[in-house]
Amino acid sequence: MDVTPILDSLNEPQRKAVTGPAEPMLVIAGAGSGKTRVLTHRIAWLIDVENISPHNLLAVTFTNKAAKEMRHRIEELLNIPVNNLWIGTFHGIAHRFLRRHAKEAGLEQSFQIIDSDDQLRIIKRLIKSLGLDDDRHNPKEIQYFINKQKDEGLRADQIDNKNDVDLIHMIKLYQQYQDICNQGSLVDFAELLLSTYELFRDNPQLLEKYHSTFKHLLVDEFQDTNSIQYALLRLLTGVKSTLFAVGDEDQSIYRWRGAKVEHIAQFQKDFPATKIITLEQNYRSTANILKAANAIITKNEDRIPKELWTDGEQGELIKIYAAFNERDEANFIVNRISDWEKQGNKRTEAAIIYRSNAQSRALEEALISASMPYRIYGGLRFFERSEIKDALAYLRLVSHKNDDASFERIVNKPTRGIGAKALDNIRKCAKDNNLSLWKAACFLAKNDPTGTKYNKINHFISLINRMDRETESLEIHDKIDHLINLSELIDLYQKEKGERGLTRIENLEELVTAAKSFDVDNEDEMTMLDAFLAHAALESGEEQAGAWEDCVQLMTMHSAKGLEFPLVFMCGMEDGLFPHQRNILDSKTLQEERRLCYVGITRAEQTLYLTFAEQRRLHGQDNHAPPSRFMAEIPSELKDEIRQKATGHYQSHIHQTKKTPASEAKLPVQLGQRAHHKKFGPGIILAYEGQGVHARVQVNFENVGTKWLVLSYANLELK
DNA sequence: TTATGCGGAATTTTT
DNA sequence: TTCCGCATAA
Repeated sequence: MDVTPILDSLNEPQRKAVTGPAEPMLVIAGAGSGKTRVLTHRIAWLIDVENISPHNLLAVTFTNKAAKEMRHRIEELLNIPVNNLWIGTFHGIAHRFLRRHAKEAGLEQSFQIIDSDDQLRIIKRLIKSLGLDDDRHNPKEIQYFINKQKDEGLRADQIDNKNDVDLIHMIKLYQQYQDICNQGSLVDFAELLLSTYELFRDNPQLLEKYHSTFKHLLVDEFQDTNSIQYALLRLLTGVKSTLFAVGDEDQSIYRWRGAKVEHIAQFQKDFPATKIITLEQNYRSTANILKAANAIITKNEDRIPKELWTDGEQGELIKIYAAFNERDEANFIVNRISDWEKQGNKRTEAAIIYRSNAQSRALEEALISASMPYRIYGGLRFFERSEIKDALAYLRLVSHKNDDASFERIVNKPTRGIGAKALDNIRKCAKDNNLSLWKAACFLAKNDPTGTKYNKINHFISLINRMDRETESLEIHDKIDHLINLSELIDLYQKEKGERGLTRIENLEELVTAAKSFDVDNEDEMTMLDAFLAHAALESGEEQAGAWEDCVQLMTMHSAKGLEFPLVFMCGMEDGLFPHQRNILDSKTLQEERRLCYVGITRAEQTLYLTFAEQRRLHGQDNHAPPSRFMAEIPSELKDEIRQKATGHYQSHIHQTKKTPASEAKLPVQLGQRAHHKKFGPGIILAYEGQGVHARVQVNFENVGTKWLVLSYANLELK
């Protein structure tokens, strides 16, 4: 057998991992060290060399994108399609199990999946129906609580209430929320995992069956697993199966949503025979970039030492730019990209990454005024758009009339005179009689003696029934087409002014097209319709279109994970922004910010810019923040601090920073001192803070009110 | 039922 | 600043 294509491109540790025996294996893969490569080649090796049928392999990822990419790369490697390979996201695979064994899992065969938006709506309604004010009962908090419990594998009755009133209350809400979901056969994301876990836990025979099926289980981004995911993996790994995990604790940036790096240690405890392989050779970035990344990440405690290296070039220094404000920062970046283009490079090779989405605004404005095309990652995806969700809600209600979430969503959309009073009655009736909203509505309408009170409701009921009848035998795309017309959603959006309504209608048309091309090998117990609806919920679709154009890439540091670009700008490098204010005080969260910084830096292949602004307008307020502490963690021999072009009163403060011993700096002002500003006029100094060139004063100006000014710019005339 | 205005909050995000 | 939810008015 010729194993060259599988092994040729691998280095020694990679090869060890790929060809390892059937034993538990943990691959600690630094950024850019060929993590995906190891995983795909391992699978190819198992199939091609070890003669394991794809059907006996289970590969789990976190995102659909990763799953797709992996399948693609395996097929490329083996030159054959591997359709029966179990590969998918945790949720996708859990979903598959649940459809196959809905009965054993205690679910209806045609259960529907709700996304976090639907979930939040249900919770909000629950709070309202209980007459609770959401000051003390923040729906988002309750949602977070419920998901957290589920992620920990806990049902409402399994939580220790610690005799804490608030906790008891939360648990009760959890239970009530769950009752609503069960009533309508609705399954949220966390529930997919929890139900699957319980399914296997409570059905040993079934589990046995899968134990003998899955000879090898492989997990990507292992550091991102939460408790229920890890528990599920453990459960699915039988005595004769082996778990192969790839991850990097330094790239764990999702602790805040339940991911636990601790699973890396837990893995070794649970599988004492575990082999560990560390991949440190990096194939992405220049040596300088890696040195900077290493320097930063070593500042984290409790970390297994690991150091990225390359046999490639030293590369350029990391460029640091101190901008006057966020506009200056944006312009600087746009100009650099412009230069980059002039050197014959592509815009799409340049990425601007930032800590929080709000930062994109100033960048966008600068890009627009420079007429430079750009693309923002993240944001609403296709199936998350409200008009799409409306259309799908019709589809769902027509096919699953007890789906309360969908009922609520569209009962009065477009408005058909069903107001709050009528709905309250329906909700009350539903609650009292343990009925779905649909059934309650039917019941009330039927038993309305006068026949007028529930007139509107009757209309709605006949509309849905008519939809059901008329579209019964149609294919999904025709069905959707009819539904959006019958529902008069189209008319609703036509009335919406501006471009917005037009886009919505286009999106609805796009939905019909999407349904037309929808096709799965539907081997599980699902109707085509349910398969489509599940697809819509689990794969929220592509992000914005326009990828075909050569555009600059904008994204948060989180969404940059896994990507790489020749030219990278990390902007907003200011303490408070990055690391984020909320994560500065606690060492755990600060370390996660630092890992995020490590992730950001390691996105860069050749050129890396770190930029910060002395002054930044945030939430309509001017802020001054010191440069990010992370920049100080990069050794100065790796940094090239770019000076600003002199603009009169303006000078290079970075240069000064180095010279001025910060601790010695004394402010040349006194509280209460009078001052005069060229633009703002006369005022009185109220306060001062900071040191050296970052020292700033608060001045109460007679004409323009109180402002904070950085002394080194303000050119204050002191009296 | 819809329009308007106020107050409060405003990381990060996949499924 | 901008977005949201809520209350109030039209």
